[in-house]
Amino acid sequence: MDGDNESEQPPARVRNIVELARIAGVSASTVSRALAGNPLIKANTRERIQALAEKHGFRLNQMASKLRTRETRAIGVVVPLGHERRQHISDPFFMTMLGHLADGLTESGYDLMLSRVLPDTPGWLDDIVDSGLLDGVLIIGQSDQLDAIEHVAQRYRPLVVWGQQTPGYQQCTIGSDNHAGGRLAARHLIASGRTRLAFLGDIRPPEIAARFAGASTAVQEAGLPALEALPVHLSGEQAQEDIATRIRRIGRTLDGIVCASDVIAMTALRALTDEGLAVPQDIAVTGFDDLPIAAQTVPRLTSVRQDIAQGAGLMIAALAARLRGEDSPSVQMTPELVVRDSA
Amino acid sequence: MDGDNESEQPPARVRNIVELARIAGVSASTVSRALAGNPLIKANTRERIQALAEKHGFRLNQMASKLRTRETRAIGVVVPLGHERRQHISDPFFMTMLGHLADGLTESGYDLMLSRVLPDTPGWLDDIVDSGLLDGVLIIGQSDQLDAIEHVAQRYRPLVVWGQQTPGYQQCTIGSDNHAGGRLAARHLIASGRTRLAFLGDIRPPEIAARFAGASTAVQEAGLPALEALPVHLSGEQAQEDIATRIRRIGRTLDGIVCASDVIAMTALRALTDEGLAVPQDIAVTGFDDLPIAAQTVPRLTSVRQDIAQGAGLMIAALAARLRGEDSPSVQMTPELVVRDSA
DNA sequence: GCGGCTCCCGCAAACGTTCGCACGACTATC
DNA sequence: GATAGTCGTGCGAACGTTTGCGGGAGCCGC
Repeated sequence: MDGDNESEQPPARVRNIVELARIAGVSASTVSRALAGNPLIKANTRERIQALAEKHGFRLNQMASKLRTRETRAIGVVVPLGHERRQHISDPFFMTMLGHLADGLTESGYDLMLSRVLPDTPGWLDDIVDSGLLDGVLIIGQSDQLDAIEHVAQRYRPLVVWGQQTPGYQQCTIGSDNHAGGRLAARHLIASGRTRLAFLGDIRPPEIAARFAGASTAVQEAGLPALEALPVHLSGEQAQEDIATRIRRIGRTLDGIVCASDVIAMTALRALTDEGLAVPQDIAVTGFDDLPIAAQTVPRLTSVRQDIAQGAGLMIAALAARLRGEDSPSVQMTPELVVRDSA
Repeated sequence: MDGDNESEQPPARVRNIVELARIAGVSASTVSRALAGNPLIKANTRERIQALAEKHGFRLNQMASKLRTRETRAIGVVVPLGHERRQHISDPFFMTMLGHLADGLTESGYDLMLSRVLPDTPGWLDDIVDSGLLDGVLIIGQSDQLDAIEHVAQRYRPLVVWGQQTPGYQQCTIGSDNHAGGRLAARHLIASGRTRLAFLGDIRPPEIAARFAGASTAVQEAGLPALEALPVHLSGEQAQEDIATRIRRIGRTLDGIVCASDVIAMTALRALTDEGLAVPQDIAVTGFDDLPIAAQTVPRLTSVRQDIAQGAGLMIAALAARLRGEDSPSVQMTPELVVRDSA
């Protein structure tokens, strides 16, 4: 460790267990057990071998180890980009979720394998779950792949999905009650006297569809004309363009916008300002997600809060249960409206 | 595929190549070659076996395959959280970078293994590169681990780092010219008549240190009093608190702030507004990174642009070269000041 | 001095692939 | 009809671990 020249010329790196066994004058099995801390091996040989491994910079080949034990200790996190043909994972919500999942999985001693996948081949999810590389899979967002996911979920247990729970589907889904969230947002706008509302966002993903449905319900309950959905891309430069165009075209005919996400809301805020419309005086805007940036915008965004950290925790817990062979039910988290300045 | 009851009762799933070989009435080697599309196998047996595999839902076990071929086709992406003890990857910059890396790696047919690591054990990086799971490693941000990284880089070639190139260090570093960027920002403030400047951000990571140094240079060149660095956390709720406190305490004594990142700048914007200070009239603010949100804030953020997509591309290209055994030099990208409304 | 016990350790068979080599069958050549 | 050449397939040894089982060495008690 602190020798003078033994650290100058480090000993040849050892590549496998048998080499180290030869050096230690024992068998490969003994080395394997020693490194695993197996108490079958006498304490001092064990330490001697561990020291030797350290000295030669030896580390077990995980690939071989995992093959042998049939346990990979790795979880796949997949983001299907079905409805978003832009080849990019950019939505801050997904990214934040990913961050939390990374935290939680690392803590539980799992590696995280990230798959951004354009689901155009039929067996895309089978390719992932049957790769032999993963103990389980987490899917962030159902995109337009509800059925494809369901098909695999029928036979592959350690699969947990972030998204919208849908009647008739068995997949273990963790997510907010998007319908309630959408309703919450719209009711808030209506309660403050807004009557000419619109919904901004692509309603193809089930999560968003539910938000839209919730908002529509509120609008209907208030006896207002049916809510219109204005599809825009979820993110990217394209989205900015879309949103700006929408706002320019019909912004002045509205007095309230329910946005499908905070990112869309932020962009809308910007576009409205450019158009000379004051928020919330001329038009009120609500977001969805309550990302940290929602509190930083000017004006601050009123948003439907999804507790991402909790969501990530629930996903990991559900997956852990399934890995233990237990069954874990879907969970719908109750969203909460955070009222700030934009509505 | 479209048969009536053959899809009702799907054939038993085949778990390995020898089972499929028995069904096909051939040897395991033939199956292996057939699935690999090896032309050595007669065309119609090849197709017959492929069809059989499809029918039984068989997929090669990647773990075994990778062990045998000693090629993993997986790249590790690691985010060291040395200076940020908050156990979370939240910085949008990192996240965006990660998204682009995911895109690029997927395109090149590589899997991405994400490691968020708290580097408190000495061999943390060795554990990763010697795991036998990865063909190469990308590090996003040097944190306070410059030396640890360097030590591994000396012996492990397929390693590319996003960060600040530092004299005397051999690691292949891709990054912006942070010094130039910091200088650019400060000069812009000075050119618009600002004289009482400060730098907002934790200057321990080398990237940030260079930005600070660049800004200091500009300040010095203008003959102004030495620039002070106000350390704050990079992100999270802690950061908001930090920044608000800083602003409250000394905001009124300043007329320009060079921020270490856009996120910090956004939060500063918010805090300044709360304090009743007008941006840019009372005080000018510059960001760094030019994330998409920089264009969405009110007022729009003047920021030093880093082309993240290009950066990700360069990292992947450099890694690819190293995987081919070629040598790839470090690259410093020239940053560009994007002037908007905040300064 | 012999049986039985405990304590360590080694042997060898897996895990599921890939690939060099050898080998059988079949056509073409003289 | 024997020989060379081609084509397609099978045999078996790797890749680097883990682990059930068996067995040798040492100790104890009778």
